[in-house]
Amino acid sequence: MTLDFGKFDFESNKIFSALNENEMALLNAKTQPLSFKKGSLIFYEGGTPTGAFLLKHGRAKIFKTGIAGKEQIFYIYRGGDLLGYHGLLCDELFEESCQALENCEMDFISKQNFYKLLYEVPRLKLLLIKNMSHEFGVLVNTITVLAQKPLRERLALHLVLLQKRYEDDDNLDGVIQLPREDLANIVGTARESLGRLLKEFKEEGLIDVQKRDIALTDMETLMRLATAD
Amino acid sequence: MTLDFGKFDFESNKIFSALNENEMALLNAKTQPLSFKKGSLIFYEGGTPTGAFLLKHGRAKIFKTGIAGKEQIFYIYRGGDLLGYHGLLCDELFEESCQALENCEMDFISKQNFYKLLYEVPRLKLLLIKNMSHEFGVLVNTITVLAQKPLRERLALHLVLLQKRYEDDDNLDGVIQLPREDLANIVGTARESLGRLLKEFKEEGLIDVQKRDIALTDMETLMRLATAD
DNA sequence: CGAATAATTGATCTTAGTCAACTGCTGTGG
DNA sequence: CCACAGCAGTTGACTAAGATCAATTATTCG
Repeated sequence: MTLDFGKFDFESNKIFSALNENEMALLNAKTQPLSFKKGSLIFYEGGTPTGAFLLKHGRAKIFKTGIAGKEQIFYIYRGGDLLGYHGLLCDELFEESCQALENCEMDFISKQNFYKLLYEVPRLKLLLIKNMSHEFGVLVNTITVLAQKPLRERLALHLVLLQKRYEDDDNLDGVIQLPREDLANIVGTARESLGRLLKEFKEEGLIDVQKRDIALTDMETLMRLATAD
Repeated sequence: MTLDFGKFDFESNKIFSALNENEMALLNAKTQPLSFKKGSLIFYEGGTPTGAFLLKHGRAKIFKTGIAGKEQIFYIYRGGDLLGYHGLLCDELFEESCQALENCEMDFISKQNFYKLLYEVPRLKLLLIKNMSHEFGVLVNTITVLAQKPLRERLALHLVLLQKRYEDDDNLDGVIQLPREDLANIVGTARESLGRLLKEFKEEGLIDVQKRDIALTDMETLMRLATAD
């Protein structure tokens, strides 16, 4: 398997970052600020989409509630990402839930305004198309990894990806700060199995663990593990 | 888990079916017929997309080659479906491979002509957006099922879905005709495990097996199994 | 400070994967 | 038309990766 690593390391959902000043002004005229406290639900599977959310600051998880309430997390959003547009654009109920992992600052765009913006900024449609067709490849990759890679390699892969998601001005090293349960639900395993494996990684000098914080100390090996055939 | 069953039972990729006569004429002026014999590759992961394929007749599998060459199959395409447009639209290499399961008749649309068509039929962009945002929900569902459902339930689910994919004029009952290995690679298991489970299903009267052909005989129970929490 | 929540640890169990041998089917060439 | 080579499918025995259960210890937060 030539695991196209680049495909994982994506900066999707920063759809609006390609807009110029004029276009941004058109966008900004249509949004209203919205705050979510850590832990609060931004939208919920089964709910009716009323608009999309532009995440300005903070992190949020997108997930689906599976068997016995166990969450399967697909992505950790951060500043710059657009959230909740899938359900909006296909006129269906939300398929996924989204919850704030930290206090979040958002700009809300109502459905009506979103479509107005698509009309005023036609190339936004192409940006969406490009983003979603890229996203397809990412999800397809996720499925293959989940179906075929053993836990150890999945964990290595996700640690590398998450580090990228956590890198920012307040966290230059990309220290991963997630409850164990969430990390388990990203990797696709049980809390206990994740814990044991984290201990192993620590003992092997691959990571450094401080309570909830995970820092990657041997990127080289982790990358090799993650992309091992 | 409220498994949104409808989400699976989708008729995605029939993107062009919404076009009217005029629009169809514009499309037809841009395509050229192409035949693929059973077993031949239509496109391959890592290859450069040169256009999209409108499948007229026959079935094809879309998959990714994983560890030790094991394929992970995502979808079985059939007549009416559009193939290979993701890589084309995000200007990346193909992330997936596509292979004819039967002799296939296609209409090929070159990249240039595809974009020309998007220009001539602007609402096609919205149709693509709608389709792909729907598809997101489907893939997200697939991931959750794969990560959380036991094999027995996954098999039941995929049998129900595949039956729909196989229903057509030549096969009113939707008898599933796939090599065991392909079926295993859809469900996400090993050939041997699949075989054993098929035998169980047969003994429980859920399915009828004739060589390679699988007919569903107890839809009720299969559905219940597939959507069991 | 103490209750509630999260993480760790150990023991055990289960599912499904792997390995290996065997059977049967298919299609090709003598 | 049959033999046989080459796949595809089946079966059984064994193994291992992870899940689950249960108990304990840390952390967090009101």
